[in-house]
Amino acid sequence: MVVDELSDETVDRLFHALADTTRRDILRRCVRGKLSVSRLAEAYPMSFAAVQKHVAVLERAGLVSKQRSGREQLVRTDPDAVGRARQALDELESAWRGRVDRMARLLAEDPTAEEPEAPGTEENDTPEGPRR
Amino acid sequence: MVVDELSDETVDRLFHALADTTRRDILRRCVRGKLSVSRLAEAYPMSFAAVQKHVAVLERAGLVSKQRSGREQLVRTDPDAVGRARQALDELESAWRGRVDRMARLLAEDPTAEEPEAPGTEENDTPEGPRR
DNA sequence: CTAACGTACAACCAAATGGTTGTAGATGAG
DNA sequence: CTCATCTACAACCATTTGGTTGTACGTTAG
Repeated sequence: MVVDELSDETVDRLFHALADTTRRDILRRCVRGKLSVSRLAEAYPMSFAAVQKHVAVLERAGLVSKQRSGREQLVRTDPDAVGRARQALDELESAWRGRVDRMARLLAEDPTAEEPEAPGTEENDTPEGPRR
Repeated sequence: MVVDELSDETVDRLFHALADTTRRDILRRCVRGKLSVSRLAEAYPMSFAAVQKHVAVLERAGLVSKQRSGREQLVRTDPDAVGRARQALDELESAWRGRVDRMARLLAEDPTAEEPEAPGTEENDTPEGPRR
């Protein structure tokens, strides 16, 4: 696996999905379990549709996947997903912290990872415009 | 340092603050630099007030602190802040992944960290109601 | 002192968010 | 077949968010 660079939109969706207590709770519940959406919904003081939307947000962020089983839709947390969130933090942090220690972790868990060129290119006032 | 448990609101604010490209960019810019808000604002295709609001969001999340210097307000990223985000992920992940490997990392970077009691308390269907 | 600068904050607006209810389509149980 | 269940999705609503402009205030430069 080559640890692709995460796009801004991807990171936006990732962190936004994690920025809600209910959604984080859903993640915890669905690591093992593969709960159906309606089963999940029983656990929260809100409507089925609301939980359905939360699951959709998690799904768009790639934190969760759904698997049809009969008339039920089983929700399952992607165990690697939190790893991608961690990668997003690593990429943020790599802008200042040594890089090397983080690089070490990356290389440790994936020997085929390519090294992201040397730092030193520290232009700090490029007025490029982020979206929105 | 004792690695206090992060409250739900804290984690909400943390991830929400990170879920925006502009804000993440501000974080990268202000690690070294301590840019003033107006200096920062020059870098983005939006008004000064808008950037001011982004900084406020980062500040409420504890990712950034402001330090008055004459008539300028210097913004500085808290280097430990990303560590707290990482801790939030750890606490999420600890619900399933072994705990031990993550614990190892925590202990490695801070020998005084206390261990957060044994697992095994895996109640997975408590219908407690998250806020909002 | 005066003017320019940097900041703070209020008021306003459009769009997104998080929630609701209602309707309709599949699927499994009896 | 019929009915209950699970899901999907649209429509709607209140609040928040991310942006704007305008005004006011403290501080530094000249």
